[in-house]
Amino acid sequence: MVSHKCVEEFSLQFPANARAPRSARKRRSFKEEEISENDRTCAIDLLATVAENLLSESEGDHCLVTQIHSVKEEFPVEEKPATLPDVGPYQGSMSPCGFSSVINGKVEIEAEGFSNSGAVVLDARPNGVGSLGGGSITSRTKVPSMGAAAASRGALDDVNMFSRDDDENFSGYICPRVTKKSPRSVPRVGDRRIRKILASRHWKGGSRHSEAKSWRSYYLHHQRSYPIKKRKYFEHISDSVSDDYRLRSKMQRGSRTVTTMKGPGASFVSSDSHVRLRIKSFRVPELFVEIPETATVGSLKRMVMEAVSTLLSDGHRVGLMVQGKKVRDDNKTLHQTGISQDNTHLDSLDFSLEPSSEAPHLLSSNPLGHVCEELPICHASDMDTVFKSEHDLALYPSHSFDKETATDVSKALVPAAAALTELSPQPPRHKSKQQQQQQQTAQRRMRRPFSVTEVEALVQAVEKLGTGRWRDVKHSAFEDADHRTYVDLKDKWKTLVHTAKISPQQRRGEPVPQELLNRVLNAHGYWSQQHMETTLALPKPESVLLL
DNA sequence: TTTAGGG
DNA sequence: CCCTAAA
Repeated sequence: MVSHKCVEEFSLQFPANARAPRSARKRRSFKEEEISENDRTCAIDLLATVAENLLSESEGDHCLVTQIHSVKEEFPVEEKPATLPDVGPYQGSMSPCGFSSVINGKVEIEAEGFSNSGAVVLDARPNGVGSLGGGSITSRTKVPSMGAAAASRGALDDVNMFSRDDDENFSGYICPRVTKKSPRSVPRVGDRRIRKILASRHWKGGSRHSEAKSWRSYYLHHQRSYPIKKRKYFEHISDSVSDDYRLRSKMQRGSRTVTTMKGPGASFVSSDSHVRLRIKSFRVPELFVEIPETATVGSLKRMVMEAVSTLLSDGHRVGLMVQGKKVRDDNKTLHQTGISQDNTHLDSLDFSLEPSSEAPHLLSSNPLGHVCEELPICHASDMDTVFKSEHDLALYPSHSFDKETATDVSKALVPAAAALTELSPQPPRHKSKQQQQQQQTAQRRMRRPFSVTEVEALVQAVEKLGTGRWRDVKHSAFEDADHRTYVDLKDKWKTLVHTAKISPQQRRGEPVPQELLNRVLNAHGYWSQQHMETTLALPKPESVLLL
């Protein structure tokens, strides 16, 4: 039989092509992924050691990869955080609006249902791998209970939310990711950052030899190069800490006021209950900055500022969860959502920073906290390019770098710059629906060439699953690569098949090993055949059954 | 939402 | 990568 021959050629067992019903395609359960606390701790210690080594290693390099866990700024309790102290020369010159205006602007724009001015506080822990505490951050939050859009930004009906410093451990505000079924309550913080440190090391190793290649492929390459078992551990870590920067707020009993509202033709009185939220802080995901040792401190600060600004303006939004359930309907009132002063479960209210679109978050850290398919790293050279083009500033000596990368980065950052402009508070103009749609449709995703390792993973998955189950391929091999949709995988396979058929001279981009291309061809042939047989052979047995 | 294909 | 018809 042909198929049998194919199996032999592949030297791997193709599964029976029976496709399980979708209901049967269950996800891996938590128990499968569970790792004992001991193991985890050991591994974390191990990773911490690696992280330390990394620090000492970096001294010999031309470029320092500075991991900025986050940046912490504290706002005075009594003052409105109108400005941030000491943002350096960056403020006002590099960006259309200052940092604080980014925050405020962002918040005000989102004031539709939830105002949160000045509550974005970043928490800085440069290298403290183990320290989880000290997260007490003072912030002031306004949460109008209802009709926030109508409430002016002043402080009409807003309830001033304030928090006090206390000694609560920061980890207490971290709740497990809920998308994976039952939420675990084991708080973990350090492992995620350690993972990233590890990752940065790998990335660095790659860049040393080839500056021209994009860091994306490097990280992926190295990460995927781990043996399966270790990789699984990575995945587990990523699962458990994916919402590192999720925060939990506690609601306190608020004052009850009676408001008279007048409508056209009708008036009514509603008892307008207020709820009080106390938001400890927003943790901003980690940022990575690569900068030459010869760069000035000021330029470093500027890059950090840019990274933070971009993070906050490139499409992140505030997510809300009530008792583990995501609240998606922004039009619901708090009361309808269950956020009322009478609610007895007010402690299970979670906010999170999450990406609101496919907008590239180049300078930000992985917002979903999945396995870092990519580690956004802020290259000095890239920044240079952007600033040159956007602001005609030449603060850095020119760097030579991969043309394609530079282009992509520019493309990626320009929208961010535009976003900054939009957040500028002076003219409170609103985007028309047309403008919004234009922006949405005009958004083209950043180009992300598949690395060899990704191709390898894709080939392997297709060999196993076939060419018609891209959703399964995605989930089996690219579960954590959020930027790879199943359509992307399908498209890549298409081009791979094409690539395999043309002569090596005609191929472009990072060369795919011939061995892989052969497998592509083989698998393509096998599954094509399989398709033919199933489409032709299926009707027969059925007709037999009917007879 | 997922597949399948053309653009 | 995007867009979309079709399932």
